[in-house]
Amino acid sequence: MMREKIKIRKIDYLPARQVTFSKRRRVDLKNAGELSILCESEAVVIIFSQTGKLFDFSSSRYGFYGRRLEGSTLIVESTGC
Amino acid sequence: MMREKIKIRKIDYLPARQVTFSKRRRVDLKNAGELSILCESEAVVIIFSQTGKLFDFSSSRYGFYGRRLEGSTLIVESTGC
DNA sequence: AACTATTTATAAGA
DNA sequence: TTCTTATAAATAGTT
Repeated sequence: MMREKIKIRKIDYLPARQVTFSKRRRVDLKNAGELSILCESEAVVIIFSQTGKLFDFSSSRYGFYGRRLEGSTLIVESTGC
Repeated sequence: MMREKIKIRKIDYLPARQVTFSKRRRVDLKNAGELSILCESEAVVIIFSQTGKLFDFSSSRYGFYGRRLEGSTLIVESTGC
């Protein structure tokens, strides 16, 4: 049960790395959503797993309104700036 | 001192909203960096404040290698997918 | 997936 | 903006 704080370096053991990826990813996407609501700001989070799977969150109140892939280029459409 | 847990809704009082934005934004960008290192994954976080100021983080080990604005379109270049 | 001790984040105040 | 502090949330390791 959290016997020690970890160092921020690659988790070598694959199963542990996958579990951490799943847990932290979920929280990170949630927090981006909370930030955008609490502060009426715009946030996009884009995460690729090692296997290339895409996970993302995008607020869309007025700032970001779309994202798409064009080949290996990710296009994030925005009015926020 | 955190007298109550808040509801996830817009913080009406501007100074409090700005403080929360500053605090959470910082943590969110940090966590994205930690995720990318711990799990050897790629992460991009893009946040616009209400005033249009851009804050972002991008891992760049091999997945994402650049981002730029073309007018109001944010281009995120990636090999991660 | 659940548990839990510990760390980290956080809201409010200063 | 930074610090403080009590409380809430996240989390690493285990089961």
